[in-house]
Amino acid sequence: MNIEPLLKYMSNFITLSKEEEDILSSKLLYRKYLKGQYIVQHGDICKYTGFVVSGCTKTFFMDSDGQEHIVMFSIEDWWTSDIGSFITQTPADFNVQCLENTELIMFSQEIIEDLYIRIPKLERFFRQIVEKGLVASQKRIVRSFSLSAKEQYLYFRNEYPKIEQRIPQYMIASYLGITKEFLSKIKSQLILEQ
Amino acid sequence: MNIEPLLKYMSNFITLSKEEEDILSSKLLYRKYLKGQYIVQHGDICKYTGFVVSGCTKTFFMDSDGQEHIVMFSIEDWWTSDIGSFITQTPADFNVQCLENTELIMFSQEIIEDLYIRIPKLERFFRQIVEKGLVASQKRIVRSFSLSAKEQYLYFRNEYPKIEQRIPQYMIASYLGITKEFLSKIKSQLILEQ
DNA sequence: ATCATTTAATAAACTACGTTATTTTTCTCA
DNA sequence: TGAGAAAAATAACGTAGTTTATTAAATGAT
Repeated sequence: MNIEPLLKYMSNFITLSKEEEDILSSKLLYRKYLKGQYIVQHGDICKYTGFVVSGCTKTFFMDSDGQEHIVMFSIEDWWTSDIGSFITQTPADFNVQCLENTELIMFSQEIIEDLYIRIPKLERFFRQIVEKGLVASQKRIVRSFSLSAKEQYLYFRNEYPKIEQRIPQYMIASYLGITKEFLSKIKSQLILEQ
Repeated sequence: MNIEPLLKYMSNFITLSKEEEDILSSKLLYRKYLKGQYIVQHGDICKYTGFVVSGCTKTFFMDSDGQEHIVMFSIEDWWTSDIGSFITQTPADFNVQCLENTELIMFSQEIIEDLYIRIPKLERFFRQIVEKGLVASQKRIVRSFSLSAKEQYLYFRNEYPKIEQRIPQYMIASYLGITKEFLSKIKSQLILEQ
C-alpha cells in the first residue's frame, strides 16, 4: 500500500505530523481495479471517494434516450467518485468505470467523519478540495455557455493534453456534449485550417 | 443589524454556543444595496461573500461578443459572490448586481480565515455549504447535457417558482442559455399544448 | 499475419435553436 | 391617465450541431 502520492498531494494544502499520517494511513483502503470494472454503479450509495494513484476512470450517466454522457475523467492525482452520492449518502446518479487498470486510495464515508474529529485539519483539506471542485465546475458551465463546440474542443485539448491521448475520441465527444460525428468534422476542419 | 436569518440557516448544519454566536456577529458586516447596484465587478478581487437576508441578485458574465450570461440568481437564504474569486483571491470573472433592493450579511476573506481558527466548527459549516454548491453545480451540468431547452425551462419553473415571478423573462432565458425569442416560442408552445 | 471488432471519417438530410426585424403588451413615473 | 420606455410575442430566414448510413482505418485476439 503506497500512500505517498496522496501525502504529497495533501502537503499542498495542509501539514500533517508523523502521527497524523499514521492515523490516516491506518484508515485508508487501497484497491486495484481492472480496465472495464465499475467503481460506482448508478443507484448504489457511494460509500467511498477515491484518490487516483494510477490509471484512469470515467464518470458518466445515461439519459432517458439511453445515451451515455461523460461528466468527468480522472487520472493520477485526481479524485473519482459520485461526489453527490458520497456527500449526501443518496443513490448515485453516475457510474464510475475504469478505462485502464486503476489503483485507488479510498476514503470511506464513515471513516472520513471519524477522521474529521481525530485530525481537524482534514476538514480544512477537504473544504479546499471541494472549493477547487466547485470553481472548476462553475468554469465548465461558463464554457458551455460561451464557447462553440470547436472552441470547447480546443480548450480541452489544450488543458488536458495527457487525457486526450489516453482516451478514444468518441468519449471526448461525449465529455464535450457533442456527437462523435461532429467532433470528427471539427477535427477535419481544424486540419484544413492550418 | 439582523443576523438571525443567518444563525437560523447555520443551525441546519452546526450548533454554535452563545459566545461563538457573539464572536461571529462581531465580525460580520451588514450591508444594504439598492436595485441596480453592483456587489462585485468583473476584474475586482472579491473580498466578500454575502448571505442574502432580503432581495435578489444576479451573477453574470459578458462573453466575447458582448452578450450577458446569467450563471445564478440569489434570493433569501442563498449566498451571493464570485465564489471562485473569493476563494482564490484572483480577479472576478463575474459581476454580481442587485435586481431588487438587497440586504446582505457579509463575510470578508480575511475575517473568515480568522474565524476558522477561533470557531473551528465554521470550517465544517463552509465545507458543507461548498459541498452543496458543488453538487448543485454538477447537477446543472447534467441538465444542460441531457435536457432540451424546453425541458430545462420546465425544470427551472418547477424548481424555482418564486424566482420566476420576480425576474424578467429575458433574464431567465439568459440563465437557461437560450435567447429570449426562443424562450418566448417555448412558452407559446406550452400554452398550445394544454 | 489474419480476421473480427472497435473506432474514426465522410456526407446528405434534418432539427433545435439563433438572428433579425416588426408588432404588441406591460411597466414606470410624471 | 397617458406617453415613453422596457419587455414580450411573433415570424421569416439562417446555422451549429444531429441523425442515419456507409466506408475506411486501427486495434486486438488467435
